[in-house]
Amino acid sequence: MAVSTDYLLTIATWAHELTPAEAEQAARGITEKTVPKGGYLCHRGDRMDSWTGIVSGLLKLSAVSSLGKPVTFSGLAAGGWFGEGTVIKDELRQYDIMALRESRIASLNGATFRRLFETSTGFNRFLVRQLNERLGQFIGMVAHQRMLDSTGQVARNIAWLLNPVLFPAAGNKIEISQEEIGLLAAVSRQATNRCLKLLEEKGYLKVLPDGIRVLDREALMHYGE
DNA sequence: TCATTAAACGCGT
DNA sequence: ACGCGTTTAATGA
Repeated sequence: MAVSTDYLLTIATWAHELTPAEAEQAARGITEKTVPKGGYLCHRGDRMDSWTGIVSGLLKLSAVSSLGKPVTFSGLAAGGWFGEGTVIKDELRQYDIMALRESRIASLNGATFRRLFETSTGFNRFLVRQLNERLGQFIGMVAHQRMLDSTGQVARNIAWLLNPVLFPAAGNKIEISQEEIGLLAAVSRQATNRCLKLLEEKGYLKVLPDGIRVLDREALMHYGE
């Protein structure tokens, strides 16, 4: 169940960095499926020999702590590709991945991924850029975690989901419950609601019935600095 | 005592 | 059925 090269180009920014022959090869290694809201793509400890792309929708990455408390680590938005670590190192999946709403998911099989990884400079350019972007984001997260109040945490986590390098198809509306924002930002549901109202008053975002619309991503990104 | 939280409840979509 | 606001009871600063 492969996919046409033209279609691949619409769902994967990295495909634009490949030669036509490489892109064709990649398209042959792609499969797609729909995951319902609340459905799991994989659980911690699964072996999953493929690289995953989000065509549409929203995922969260979480695990269960040693004492049984579920911990959310990160959100993943449309246009994002992830999981290269487990494919390259042939590891087991480190986290649970759940769909926060119905999501369309593409998979590039491991053999094709490794072939591109070994031979395509364009593909490697993309991977390095993506890793670099993520690293920068995570460093920023650690640096600011010590300084920001809960509103800053909420603002940053929302801005992260709209990172144009990591999630180029995300748009500016996020269909996510306030409870899930709270889990992402490690802030209680009540506090999340207060923070969202505050950010709305400042005009950085709009709270919608089914999520939020971001009006000023830069302001959210740098809130509290 | 005051603030914050999780859990329970109820309302509106 | 779900998300959100509110209430309540517990926790801790």
